[in-house]
Amino acid sequence: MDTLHGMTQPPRRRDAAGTRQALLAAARHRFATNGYAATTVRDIADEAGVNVALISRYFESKEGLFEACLTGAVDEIGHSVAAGIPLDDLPRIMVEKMLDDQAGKHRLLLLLRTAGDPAADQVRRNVLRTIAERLVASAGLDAPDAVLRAEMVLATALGLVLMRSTIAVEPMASVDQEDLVEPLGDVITALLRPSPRAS
Amino acid sequence: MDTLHGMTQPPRRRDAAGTRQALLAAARHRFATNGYAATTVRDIADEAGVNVALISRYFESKEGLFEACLTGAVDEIGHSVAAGIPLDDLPRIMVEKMLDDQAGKHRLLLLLRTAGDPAADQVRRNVLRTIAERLVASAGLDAPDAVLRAEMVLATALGLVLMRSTIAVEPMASVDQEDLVEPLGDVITALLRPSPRAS
DNA sequence: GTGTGACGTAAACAACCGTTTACTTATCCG
DNA sequence: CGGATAAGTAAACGGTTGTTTACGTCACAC
Repeated sequence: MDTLHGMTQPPRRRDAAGTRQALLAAARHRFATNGYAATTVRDIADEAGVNVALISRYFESKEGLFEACLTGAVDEIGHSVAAGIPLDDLPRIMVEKMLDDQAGKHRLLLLLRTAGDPAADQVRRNVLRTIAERLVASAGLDAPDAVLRAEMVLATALGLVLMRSTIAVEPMASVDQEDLVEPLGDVITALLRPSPRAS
Repeated sequence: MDTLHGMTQPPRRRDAAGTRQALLAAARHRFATNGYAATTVRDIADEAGVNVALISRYFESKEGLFEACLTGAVDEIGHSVAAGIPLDDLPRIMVEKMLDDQAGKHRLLLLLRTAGDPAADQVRRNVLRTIAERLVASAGLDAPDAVLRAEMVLATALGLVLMRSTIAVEPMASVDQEDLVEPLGDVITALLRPSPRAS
């Protein structure tokens, strides 16, 4: 990645696939951090170090570029969240996937960004529903509200990323990610442990 | 299409305070549901049934109108979330405040909308921090990570509103709000109960 | 070498943005 | 009344948006 931000670069070789990836990376970053409407195609092109017209050429439109970002993120999320993870390992894995690198954070944030496209909204709903059902399977639950509870785990994760990055409220934003594992584990246990609620 | 929401009304009297409120209501609705950048001043003016120029007159600018919406929401949140609420009553109160009426939902969503204004971001951080500290006081906690855990409760609440309204993932979106009380109570208990974690 | 097609760019495009100006009209006090 | 002032509006402003067009220029087969 020789052409990121304002860094001066060797005169740029011609490589369609490469610039396509550069545009995708820049768009993921901008869309995730600033949202769809607040991001201009010139912002993305500048960050990728290429001309604006290439967005229309490679992705047809700004909305096409956004959809490419979203489906890419959805694929990566789908691959990294496998079924059959032991419940005890879940909190640490979630914290690592969501907060370890920038990419994981941006993937999650992209799920919250909307471009007004109904198709994109459906993609969003599907991936969250699918992940929730995998969590239910991993926990071995069969209660009628199991999926609802799994989605509440995801709600906690989404809110966590938001408060840590976008909103940046203290102490949540600056605390070591290790300190998030235990409380998140408590939440997961409370929501997904097979029979925690007596009557 | 005389005034609010298209509802026909008496031909609109001249009332500065009234139109100011109409603009505020329309702006809260649009900003909360569509975000700051995706909302145009003409959208807001049309929904309020007044002319665009009045936004600049009464609130100086689009950003001024947004700040007025945000501080208004922050005030109402601050008033409705008192300190000293019994931990057992908290989940039901939170569900009612956040999901009962549209207004509560919009107040929460406004906290997630950003206009690029640093002052607004600070307001956001302050109110979340303050609410978290009130939760700690209500729970009677003094653990070093108490505020962090309280903020995680708020993260769950924010994620819940997002998944129920903006993302609208099933079954979270369509389930009766009563069914959210018990799982939310489990989360609050797991995070805020004075001594749940042995050593 | 050379030309041919893909890659990249600069400039222009119409449409829309937030904001301002110039103007009309209702309301109220004397 | 009647005119002064506040409330509201229509239209235009410069700037920015996403997109397209027209034009260089590098790379590679021959």
